[in-house]
Amino acid sequence: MKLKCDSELIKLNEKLYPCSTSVTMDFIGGKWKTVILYHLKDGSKRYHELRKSMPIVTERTLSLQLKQLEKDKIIKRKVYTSKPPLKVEYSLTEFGKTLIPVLEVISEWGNRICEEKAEIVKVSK
Amino acid sequence: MKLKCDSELIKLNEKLYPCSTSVTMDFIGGKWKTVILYHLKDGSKRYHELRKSMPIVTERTLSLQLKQLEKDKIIKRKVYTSKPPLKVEYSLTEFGKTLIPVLEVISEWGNRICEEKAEIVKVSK
DNA sequence: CGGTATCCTCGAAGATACTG
DNA sequence: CAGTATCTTCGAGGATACCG
Repeated sequence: MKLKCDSELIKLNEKLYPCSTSVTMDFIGGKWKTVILYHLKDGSKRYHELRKSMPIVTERTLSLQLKQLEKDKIIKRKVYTSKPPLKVEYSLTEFGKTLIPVLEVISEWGNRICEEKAEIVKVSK
Repeated sequence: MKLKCDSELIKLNEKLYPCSTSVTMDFIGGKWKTVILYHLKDGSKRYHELRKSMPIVTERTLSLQLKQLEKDKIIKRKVYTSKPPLKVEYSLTEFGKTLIPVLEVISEWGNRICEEKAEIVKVSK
């Protein structure tokens, strides 16, 4: 899959992309997807665990992003109970696991920037 | 730089991030930045060359993204002429070059998806 | 417990025309 | 040639309340 000419585009699932990087970014881009995936990369997590790991996301947004990732077959959702209180676990699919090296590299680059200039703060919420 | 507790956030340049991946994504996220950077990774390019490599971006958006990348010190802009017609070249800074491995991995993952399911189309514009 | 529903804000990105 | 100006659209994400 190599674009040979400037007037060529990649077509995947009825969408057009100018470059293979944008295909990846369509799967993991946005404000929260890499964060969710990063938290799932070492094993499955329950909804509320994810919630606690991401103190500044809203429930609605987390829910929407999870659904999107599920639709893209990157994560899977498993329900363990039939009546409330529910137990739901999210984990990476085999396909989703192919993203781990990508997530690692993204995280490491961010870490290097942070080592020099960032500080850690607490959220009161 | 390691978050030890769920109520901790990273603070960098007056912005808050929940995770080191989101720091990186703030630098290279959005619809066009990785595409621009990918085209610059093998050397400098003139404005119009970039333009031609990205047939579906608008001038305005390309211009805004270039400015943002320049502000973040990821790319540099060099002007070679003082009067029109102008000659301007964009290239990665040393800092920007540290992103190359990240871009490669992102591009390779996208490529693997494309190999299986994507096709190449031509834009008429 | 694990979400949805509803409404809203705000900024990224597009369309088009124009300029030093 | 390399942009900027102006106006507009659109959808991601947020706030809040409620539900099975």
